[in-house]
Amino acid sequence: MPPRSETYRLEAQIGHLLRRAHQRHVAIFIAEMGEDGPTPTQFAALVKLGESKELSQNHLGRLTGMDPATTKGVVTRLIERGLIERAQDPIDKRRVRLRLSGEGLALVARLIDKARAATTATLAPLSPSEQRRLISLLGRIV
Amino acid sequence: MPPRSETYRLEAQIGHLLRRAHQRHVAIFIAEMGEDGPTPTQFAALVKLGESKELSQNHLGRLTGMDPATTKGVVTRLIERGLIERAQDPIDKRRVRLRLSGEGLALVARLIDKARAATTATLAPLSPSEQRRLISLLGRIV
DNA sequence: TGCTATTCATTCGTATACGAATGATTTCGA
DNA sequence: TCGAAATCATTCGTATACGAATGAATAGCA
Repeated sequence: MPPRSETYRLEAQIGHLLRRAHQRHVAIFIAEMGEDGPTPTQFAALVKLGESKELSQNHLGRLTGMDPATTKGVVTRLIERGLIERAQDPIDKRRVRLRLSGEGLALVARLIDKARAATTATLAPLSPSEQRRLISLLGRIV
Repeated sequence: MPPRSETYRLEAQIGHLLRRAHQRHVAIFIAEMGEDGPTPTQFAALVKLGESKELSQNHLGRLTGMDPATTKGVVTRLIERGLIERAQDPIDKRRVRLRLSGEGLALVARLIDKARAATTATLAPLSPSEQRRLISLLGRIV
């Protein structure tokens, strides 16, 4: 017999839930960061550059979960805003070296608490132990 | 004192985890559906139309978590593929009535098990009880 | 009834996100 | 060392995703 094709509840599918939860979080994050603040992806890139001082473009993409094509767009916009700087790698001429500008560094420092607030707000419906459990479970399916 | 600005671990932020988990699921879903199969969002629209026989465009968007602008694009592509049909609502002339075509109905029936397989594969790293817990927790933050 | 508020659908602009193809460069193995 | 394989970055095309603005139509209320 065919695997019960009557009981496909979209609302109970992990993909749908991930999509909706992510949508909600992005909305919260954008609201928290305010007018012309960085998007979640842009902020992730800024944070990773802040941790490493200097990264190649593709390496930055790998650290933040962006493919090279996406990374290109995100980096271009951050450069346009003067938050990061690019330079040729003198050793490996294929590479583009990226680093935070002074302005970018200051921005990350200034926004880190707002990013945390976005996390808090997203998880607000759950108790602290449930929050830890959710983060742990999600960490295992990525 | 400022709320510890040293310990922002991107990998432990709910937003980052949701984004990565969603990325992984979409990749699994696309692979499962095969060449020119529907995307997760397209499939969600098809499923909801299959449940309701007929829906207005915005109503479909609300059921599947798409805003009107996104819905427009998704619906346009499904119409181009002959999977759904549109008609004017004779009573409310603002509305567009959407329904599954015969082909769309057959496609949903044929792909429902693949959608389930995508769910299973996405959740594979977790035990059954963990899977239920994750789904329950996600359901509470959407 | 008549007018305001709401709803519906569309369009425009911006921002991820990814596959595929490409050219330049570097790495690596025979 | 030299040629194949891999890596880096870019570009193109497609698909969500959403804010904002718009025009048409309906709903709701005084």
